[in-house]
Amino acid sequence: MSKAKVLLQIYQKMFDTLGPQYWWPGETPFEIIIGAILTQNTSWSNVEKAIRNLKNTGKLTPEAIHELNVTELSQLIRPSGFFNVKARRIKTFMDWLFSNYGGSLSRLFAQDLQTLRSELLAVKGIGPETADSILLYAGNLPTFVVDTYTYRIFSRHGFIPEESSYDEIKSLFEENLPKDVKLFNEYHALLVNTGKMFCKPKKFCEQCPLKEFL
DNA sequence: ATCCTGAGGC
DNA sequence: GCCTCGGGAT
Repeated sequence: MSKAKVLLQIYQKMFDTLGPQYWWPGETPFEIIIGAILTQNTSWSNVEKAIRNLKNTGKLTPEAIHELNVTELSQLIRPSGFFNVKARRIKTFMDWLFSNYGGSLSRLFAQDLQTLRSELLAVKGIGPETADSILLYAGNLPTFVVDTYTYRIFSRHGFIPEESSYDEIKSLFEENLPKDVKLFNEYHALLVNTGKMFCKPKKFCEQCPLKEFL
């Protein structure tokens, strides 16, 4: 069977079992960008507290965060963990956004996808997963997000080698699926939820919607 | 005690 | 390739 067909079957099975995921859980593109950095190796419930702090103090705008110093910002995002590094990463991103795009997200996302992706990866603190999350969920651009769950689910099922790189896994999806923003959005969200509930470090294959693909 | 929608530095 | 960053939930 073709890779394209298997990928769509896996998608369909997860969707039928788990339903639409309504991602990203953020109200604005800017909130999604901040969330993408805050959630690095961190559970979303803790990110929500940090975002709540920013909202409550009126700091969840490009201008407001640009004016905060790193120490003030780190205290607001404290509940998300790694708050010192993340405060620096957010500030570095904001400095870059203002010097290259005048602080405008619409100008940012008007940029060509591949150009913008390599620009984002050059910003210190923005790695491949964060870059792709920003592009897909804040920018509505057709790039596939790969994460720990994607790797774990597909390597456990023997669909990809253990030593697969981020870009190799990303290519598997992008070369075998239509470049559809809505599909990429839902597919990654479903993989995350499947990973959280079933494909954990400790396996729960019996209840997993993808057990028939083992 | 383990894990959480990673990335940079060495 | 290994270490660090880290509070919060379970």
